[in-house]
Amino acid sequence: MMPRWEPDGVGRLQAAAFELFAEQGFERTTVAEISRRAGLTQRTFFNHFADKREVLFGLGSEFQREIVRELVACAGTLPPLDAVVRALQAASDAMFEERRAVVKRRYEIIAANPELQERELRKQAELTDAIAAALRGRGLDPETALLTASAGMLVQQTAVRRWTQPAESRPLRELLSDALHSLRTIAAHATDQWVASPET
Amino acid sequence: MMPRWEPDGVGRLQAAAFELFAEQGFERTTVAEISRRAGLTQRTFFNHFADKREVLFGLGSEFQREIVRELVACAGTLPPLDAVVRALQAASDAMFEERRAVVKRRYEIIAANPELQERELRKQAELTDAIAAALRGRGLDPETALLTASAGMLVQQTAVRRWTQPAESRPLRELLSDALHSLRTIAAHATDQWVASPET
DNA sequence: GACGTTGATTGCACAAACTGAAATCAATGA
DNA sequence: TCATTGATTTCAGTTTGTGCAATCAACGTC
Repeated sequence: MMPRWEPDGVGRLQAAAFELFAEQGFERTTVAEISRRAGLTQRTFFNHFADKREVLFGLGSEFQREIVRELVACAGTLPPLDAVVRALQAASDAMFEERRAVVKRRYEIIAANPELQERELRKQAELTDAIAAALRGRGLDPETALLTASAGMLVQQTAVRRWTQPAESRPLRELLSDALHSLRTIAAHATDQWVASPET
Repeated sequence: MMPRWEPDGVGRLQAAAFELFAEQGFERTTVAEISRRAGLTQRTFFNHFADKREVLFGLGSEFQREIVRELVACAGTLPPLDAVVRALQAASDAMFEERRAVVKRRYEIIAANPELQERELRKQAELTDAIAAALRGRGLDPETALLTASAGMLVQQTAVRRWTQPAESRPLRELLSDALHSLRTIAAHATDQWVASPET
């Protein structure tokens, strides 16, 4: 019946941390403070999160599962990079599109602190690896898989950057298409001869 | 004449840290230990480096200056991405090519520790921004500049990854050309129609 | 040659991030 | 009834990182 503790300790810690980081910044917030607001102890915080940064990155693994799911579900006839961007579009529709405000505030928190930016970059790298693994599962060689996954994530970052800007109001799905188009244009802009190694 | 202290404290700290990280790993090495081996104190370590990770990233800023220098020096007629890869080739020739062994050991140390990987990613992001700034200086709009710089860094990472593998013996310059070619192939592999947004 | 300034280094005291180990105690189920 | 489970707590400890004042050889100036 009556549980021994208030439910959802993890959620309370995440919410408390989000509020405090937004109010007074990441550095000026201590783990003790977060835990106190959530009605828990510092030690409990570290039972749930490996470190102070990690509390902001709960959605990451969900997004990763979603993308990989979409990617393996997607028809194998599509060129790899298109398949990746398709999966990103589907996952973004499912998880980002309706939460623009929250996602944006979260990015502002991260943008305001170098440590958090580092962690964000690491999460993106892990996601890149997961996508590359899925592509290898489709038969791509490891090199191409990783390069394709990286290019896909580059498209994702470009699109999300615009999506979180005040002036922008178009759906993330469209911005992903645009970013892919931009990357293609930049990559195709010249022939290889300019950078060929001299007399190999 | 006789200096008050042994010369090059920074260099001694870097060397001591490099050795200890290689011997026993990053986590199992304390700052006190590094400082002791360098004949200095912990406090002095933190006078020179903002944190424990930073001691491994001294060359980063040099490489950044070198690339930007090459980039602004390079003829403005070249397509942006080609100019970036050209600059990377020049900088790599000047700073990496003859130190393969050291660079490789350094990457092994970084690969063995998540915290160091995060810092490495941050340095790459900073380098990306510096390249983008140089491209804006050439008249590119900010969006394209950042995307081009990111694509260039993707080429760089792909090339360096191969360069540090045991089987590989070709010069980094060539691997950069190859990686650029791979990226172009992947990007060009299909038309945009597949990912166009449905009935906007 | 006296003398003030500079600057790399140090000692000390301290906040905050993390960790390992043992203890608590409602809930659960056999 | 009773052993087990598991989220939470307490506590003691290590390590990272910082602020501040002090040291003292070297250096330039008068």
